[in-house]
Amino acid sequence: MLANLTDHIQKFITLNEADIKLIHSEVVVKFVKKRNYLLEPDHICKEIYFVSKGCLRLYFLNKKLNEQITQFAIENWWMSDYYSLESEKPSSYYIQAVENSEIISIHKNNLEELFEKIPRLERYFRIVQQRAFTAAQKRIEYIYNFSDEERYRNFSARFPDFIQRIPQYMLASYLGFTPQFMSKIRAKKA
Amino acid sequence: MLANLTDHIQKFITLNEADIKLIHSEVVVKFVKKRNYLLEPDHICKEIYFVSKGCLRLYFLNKKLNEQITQFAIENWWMSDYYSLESEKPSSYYIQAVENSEIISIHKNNLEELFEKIPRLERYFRIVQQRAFTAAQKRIEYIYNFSDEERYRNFSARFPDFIQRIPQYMLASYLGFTPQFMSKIRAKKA
DNA sequence: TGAATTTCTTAATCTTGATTCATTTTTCGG
DNA sequence: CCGAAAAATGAATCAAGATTAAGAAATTCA
Repeated sequence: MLANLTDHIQKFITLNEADIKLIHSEVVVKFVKKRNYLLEPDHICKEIYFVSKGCLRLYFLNKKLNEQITQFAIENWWMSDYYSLESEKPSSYYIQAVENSEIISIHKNNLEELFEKIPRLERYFRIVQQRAFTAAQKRIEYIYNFSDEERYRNFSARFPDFIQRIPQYMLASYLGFTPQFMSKIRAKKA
Repeated sequence: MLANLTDHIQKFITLNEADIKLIHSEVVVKFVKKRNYLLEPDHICKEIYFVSKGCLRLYFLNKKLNEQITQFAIENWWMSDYYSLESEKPSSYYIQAVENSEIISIHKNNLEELFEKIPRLERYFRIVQQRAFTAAQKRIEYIYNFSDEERYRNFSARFPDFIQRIPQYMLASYLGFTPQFMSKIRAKKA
């Protein structure tokens, strides 16, 4: 649903009918099946993705060839490899659907066109990026200030609904420890 | 020097003479002595800070009442507690000068005024935030993908000049380990 | 310059979470 | 609904880095 996107934008800036039409004309809706990819390593990332429904994860293969998840995106979150997008260098990430998802995709060029025609959109994305940055900082803080076990319990308490949606090993990866350790913690709790 | 700020902005957007005048009229230069604070916990953060010269650090006191540094800012970097700034809730951070510094400060209200008068500034800050977010993500990646020792060696190799500028215990704090462990690593190297 | 404070180092012990490997449980496509 | 693949669990051993407690070196500034 394209309205999900423009509704979200309108939480931050006002859009008139023409703006909305324009935005809808510059984006593409993609239905992505679980386990399918929107981005793979060695490709240049050309689009940014808005999750209208479903869930995406961003990960890379670490030295031991394990998947290391660095972000999830659920409804109303954006996901992209902004570094690859800006620099036009090949990405080293995977962006994969964790669930069957409805994704609103904006091509780099279309986004620039939108910025030209609706300069207020810069404000929307400025705020979105600012919040993303704040969230990332907060996460670094958690990593340094809490043990793995504390972070797991914290996360479970704060996002009980989200942990229902993803396999445990993905949460372990996101939180930076092994599935085995996670089992240990969970066993303890009971 | 106010020009440091407008020069930096002009790396991303073009400004005319009037814009530059206007920006200069809405900002304040602060000379902050080493160890002095721009922000302390329980205060609401009202300003964003651009480092024209010197170095700032952002930190909080963790459970064990140790200082946990989450960011540094050197020349041409911005620093603020964006969460407190946006929400108008009390901060839990310190922003402190690591060296005698020349800081260009913009009050929240003046920034909004600037956004109204120079909408293109939204673009500048959108890009700045996007890069800050990307850097934060990269940092999370490093934390999860490298051991403390590897991160230290990495950092030393990439920013040899910066580590000259700060006490070692601050780097240890930023990298998330103890000064003792850092000594151990350094001794090994020799 | 010299006393006080800050910063850095060393070493012994302890803890958290990784690794390895095997087994069990769950999920999912045909 | 069944078999294969994916996901979760369990236990034993191991390693990275924390903690504690001194003491040494370097800064600072009166």
